[in-house]
Amino acid sequence: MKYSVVVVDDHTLLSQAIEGMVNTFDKFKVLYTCKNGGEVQEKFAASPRNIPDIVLVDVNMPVMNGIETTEWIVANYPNVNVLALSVEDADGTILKMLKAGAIGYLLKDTKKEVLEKALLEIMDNGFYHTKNVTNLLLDSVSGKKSKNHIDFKENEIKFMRLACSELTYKEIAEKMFLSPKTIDGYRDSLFTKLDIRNRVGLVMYAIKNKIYTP
Amino acid sequence: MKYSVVVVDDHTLLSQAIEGMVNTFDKFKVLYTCKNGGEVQEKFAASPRNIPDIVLVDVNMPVMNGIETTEWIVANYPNVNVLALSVEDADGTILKMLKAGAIGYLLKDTKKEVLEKALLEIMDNGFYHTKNVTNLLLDSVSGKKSKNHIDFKENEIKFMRLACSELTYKEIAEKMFLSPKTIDGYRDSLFTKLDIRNRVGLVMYAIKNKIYTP
DNA sequence: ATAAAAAATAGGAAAAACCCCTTTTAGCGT
DNA sequence: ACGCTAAAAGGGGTTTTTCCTATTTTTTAT
Repeated sequence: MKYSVVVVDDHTLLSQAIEGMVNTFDKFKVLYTCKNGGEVQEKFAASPRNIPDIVLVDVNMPVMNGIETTEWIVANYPNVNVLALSVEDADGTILKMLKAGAIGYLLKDTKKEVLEKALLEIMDNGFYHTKNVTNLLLDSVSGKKSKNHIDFKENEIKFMRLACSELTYKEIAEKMFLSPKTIDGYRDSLFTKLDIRNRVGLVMYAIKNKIYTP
Repeated sequence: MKYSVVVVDDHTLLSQAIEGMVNTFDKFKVLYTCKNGGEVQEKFAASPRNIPDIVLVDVNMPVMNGIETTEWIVANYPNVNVLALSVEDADGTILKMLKAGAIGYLLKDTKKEVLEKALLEIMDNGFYHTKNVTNLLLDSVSGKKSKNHIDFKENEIKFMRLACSELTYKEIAEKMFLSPKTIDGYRDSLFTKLDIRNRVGLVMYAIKNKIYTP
C-alpha cells in the first residue's frame, strides 16, 4: 500500500511537477493538489478519504499562507504530517513553520532523491530535518532570534497597507475616516510591537509578511 | 524523434520536477538541467550534442540571471528557442525577457498541458505567447508604460538600498562616508527623476525594480 | 449596569524629512 | 593650465514624522 501525499502550492506548474515526481516514488502517491490553504480545508472537510498521510506545503502562498495552513492542519488533523517547502531560508520562516507544527522543512533547492528520503523518514520515524534547520533550532534555544507571530486588528492591517503608499499620515487618516491622531496611535503602537523605528521598517514588515504585496 | 529540452533553474526540486514532467510529453525529452547561466555556457561549449531545441529559463536566478542567460544563448546559438519561466508578472520583466530574445514567456502558475502546448507551438510555429504578454506588448507599443529603464549611478543604487533600511539619512551619509547634504541631494534628484514624493516611494521603486530585495 | 479594557483622540516638542537654491570641489578633455 | 561639467556640500525654511503623556469614547465582560 502506498502512502498518500497532498501538495499545496499556488504555482500550478510546480505542484503538478512535484505530483509527477512523487508519483514515481515506490511508496508514495499524490491524492490531489491545492492552490492554497482554503482549498485544503474544503478538501479535508469534504471526505475522510481526502485526508492524506503527508502534506507538502509551500510557505509563500498568497491567500492563506503556509504557516496558517500548517497550524490549521495540525490543529484539526494531528495524524497528518506536514512537510514545508520553500525557496527562502530567511531566518524565522523555518522556525515559524516548525512551531506551527510542520514535521520538517525542505528548501526547493533539493534533489528528487532527497525528497523521497525525507518522505520515507517521515513515515518511518515521524521526523525529518535538514542540517540547516538543526542549526536554526540551536540558535533559537539560545534565545537569540525568532519570536512572535503577532496578530493584527483589521484597522492595523488597513493602515499598514496604506502606509506602503506615498500618502501622508494625514491623508491616510482621511482615507480611513479617522483622526490623524488615531493614525499616530496606530503607528506608534505598531512601532513598539514590531520593534521598528520608522515608516520604512513598517513598509518592510508589511512586505516581508505579505500584508502588502508590491 | 523527440525534441530536446534543457531546464535552467536554481531550484533543483523544481527543475527536476519539470524534467520529469517534460519527459512524459510525447514529443519532448530533457537533455539535462542547469542551476544557472554559467552552467549553460559550459555545457553548450562542451559538445554540440548538448545544444537543445528549447531552453526553459527561470528568470530569477542568483548567479547569472535569466535575462543575461537568454541574451547569451540567443547571441551564440540563434537556433535555440528560449522559453522563459517565472513566478512574477512584474511589469518590465516579461518585456525584458522578450527583448533579450526569449520566444515566449510562461508563469509558473500554469498547467502541465499548457506547458506541453507551448513547447509544441514553439517547435511548430516558432512562437508562443500568453495573453498577458500580448497585452504588455500592446501597452509598450502604444508607449504608455515601460518607457524608462533609467540608469542610475553606482552611488544612487547604494543609497537606494540603504534607504530601504531603517537608517536615518544622516546615518546613511555616515555609512557612505558622505555629507548628509550630499545624501539630501541624491534623495531630491531621485524624487524628481522617479516622480515620487517621499521615502516610501523610493523604497517601493527599489523593490519593484529589484534594486533592493526584501 | 457598571467596571475594566480597548480604541480613538489630543497637545506639544524635538527630530527627521522634504524642498529649493547656492557654492565648493573634483575630474576630465584639449 | 584652463575651462567645463558633474558630484559633493552647504544654508535655511516648511512640513511631516516621531515620541512622549494624557483624556475621552466605545466595547466588552460579568
